[in-house]
Order: sequence, then C-alpha cells, then structure tokens
Amino acid sequence: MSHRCWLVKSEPETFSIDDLAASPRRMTSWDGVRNYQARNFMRAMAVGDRVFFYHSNADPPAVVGIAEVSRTAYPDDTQFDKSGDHYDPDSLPDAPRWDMVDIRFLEKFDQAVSLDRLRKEPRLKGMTLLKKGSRLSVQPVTPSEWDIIVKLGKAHKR
DNA sequence: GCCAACGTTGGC
DNA sequence: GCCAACGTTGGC
Repeated sequence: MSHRCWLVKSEPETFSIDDLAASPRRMTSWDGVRNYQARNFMRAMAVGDRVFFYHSNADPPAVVGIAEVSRTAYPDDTQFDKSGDHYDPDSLPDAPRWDMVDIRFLEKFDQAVSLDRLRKEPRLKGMTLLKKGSRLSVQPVTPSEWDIIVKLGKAHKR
C-alpha cells in the first residue's frame, strides 16, 4: 500500500525545518491548526504518509524538505490552554474541536524549491498551493506533484 | 439565510 | 508595512 502525500506550512521564524530536525527524536506535534479544512486533512493522515515542509512568510517562500506522519490525529492540547495563543474557549474537553498529528523529520532538500520555481513548472499548475488566495496550512499533494517537486529539490550534478 | 464586519494568512 | 483573499462571527 502506498502512502498519501501532504504539505504543511510553517513560518521559519516560528518553527523551521531545522527546528524540526533538531527536535527530540526529530519529531514534533503539529499543533495550533485552527481551520476546519486543514484539520480534516490532518484527520485523513495515516502513519507513514509523506509531508512536504513549506516555509511561508519566508525569503523566499519554499518547499524545504520532507517529513512523515508518525502519529495520526489526536486532540490538540493547546486548545485548552487559557494562557496560550491557541486557546479556544468554545472547545470542550469531552468534545475537542481541534486535532494535531505528529510528524518526523526525514530530509532537507539539497536546494529549497521556491514558490517562484513551482510556478514555473507547467505540470504543477493545478497544485493547491499555487491557487490564487490559497491559505490552507495543511493540504494534499498528488503523487505526480510529489515526484516533480522531489526531483526539483535534488542537487543538479553535471 | 444573508451579508457586513472583522481577524488572519501570506506574498510582495 | 501593505493589502488581497479568505474564513468566521453575529446582527437582522
């Protein structure tokens, strides 16, 4: 059975792919997602699914590497933390509204694949990330999109 | 159910 | 820092 592919966004100043690689066991819980569509995509993730790590609000914005899902969706504890930024007063402990998954670092690309570069690739034209106004922080990636981007991330030898 | 107001995202 | 696009909220 093959795994599905995803993309998650993070601002590198907040949490970069290097932060992920430097985390204990190279893992982190992907908390703080507060968008229903993004949450539903996380709920559809399976252990072993591949995940592109995208740096948003970066210079340049870019896909910078690969992680994998190491734990399927479970309640995001930050929704109950009154002192935290992600507190949701409307979420009840016996019916949590927001979930998170765990992801583990797999690799950093030899070369980041910038948003600009992605836009230049005709075969990526339909990609969710490239759609006008798309702000989804967790989104699916098709297998063909995956392969194209992985190739772009490998260093060119000549 | 409509839609204006508001807050957020994220490229530039 | 600006602002377009989007999602959510709440009055009606």
